[in-house]
Amino acid sequence: MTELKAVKNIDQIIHYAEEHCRRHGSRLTSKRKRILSALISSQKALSAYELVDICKATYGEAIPPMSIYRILEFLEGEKLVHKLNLANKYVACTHISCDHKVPQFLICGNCSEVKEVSISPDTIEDLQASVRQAGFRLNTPQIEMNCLCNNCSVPAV
Amino acid sequence: MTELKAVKNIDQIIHYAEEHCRRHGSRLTSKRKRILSALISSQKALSAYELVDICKATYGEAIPPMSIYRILEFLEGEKLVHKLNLANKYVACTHISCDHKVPQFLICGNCSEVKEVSISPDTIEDLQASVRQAGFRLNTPQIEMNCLCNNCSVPAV
DNA sequence: ACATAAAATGATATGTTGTATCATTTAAGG
DNA sequence: CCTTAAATGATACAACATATCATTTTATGT
Repeated sequence: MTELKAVKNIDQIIHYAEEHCRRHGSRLTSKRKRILSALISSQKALSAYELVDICKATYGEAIPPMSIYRILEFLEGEKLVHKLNLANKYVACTHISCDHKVPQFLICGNCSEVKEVSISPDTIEDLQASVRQAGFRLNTPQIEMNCLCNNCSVPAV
Repeated sequence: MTELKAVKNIDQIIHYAEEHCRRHGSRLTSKRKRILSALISSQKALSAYELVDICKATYGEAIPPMSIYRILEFLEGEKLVHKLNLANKYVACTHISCDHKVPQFLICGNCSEVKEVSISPDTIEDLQASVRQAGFRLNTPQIEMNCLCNNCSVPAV
């Protein structure tokens, strides 16, 4: 079940993202595109500083952390990436072109592999009801669970 | 519904915690007790550095951050406090004397107020099933949701 | 009671993550 | 082009976290 993301899809996703931004009157600049590509290509969630390193290694370009954070903030605003608050890392939205309601992420606490899963609407509704009942309301309507992935849960002995 | 924690319960809870540690062959030292008390008394989740400040302010005692982290780690191990990974803060376990399965926390992203709620076992089971199905397993079996509390969701205009 | 070992805590340094602020560059529109 | 706004760079620093070694405290056997 090790599903490699089909790399040929990246251009397609990027193209969608450009369209998406154009419609919103925002600009998907070359640096923003690079960060987004890096996230799409990555099998795991990446921190801002990891993206700094990747940019340097892959493009030989030194983008300062501040810029990375700003770019991530932009991409998040455009709903092209998700910030995982559990890990303080970022992932490209896996279904970048569809509307989401309450995305659910399983995050490997060891290697940062991420799976975006779908929980039944009923379950989601239960959770939201609990929140409302407590007088709270969801801020980032997103559920993150601290897990261990297949590989990491059976440590090499 | 602003429920102040009955302060008279603190001694009782501390007493339980001491018993608990004795049974485990571990020691609830005076500093550990202080940190635990501070967390029990607090209405909101506290960061390690906030606890440093509280110790200084309340007891005039300068406990270095390193020690606070160690103490928190100890208390977490004894299941007397929970670490909220969403906020990188800590709360005393609200039902310190009962067994928990999968605790669920609503965390106000603005003021760190925390509510520990109970979601129906069915819902929890659904979530866990999703995790298993994805080939992951829960690491910290705990659900945290990024919320806004009653106060903070209606910002003072 | 004392010596010894183990556990807890202190002290210091440093790594990591995130943000504030002001300067500079780049793109958009008249 | 020229002007203005948006994007990015550069620098400094705040907040969070851990590594490491020294010191103190506690438990235990004799």
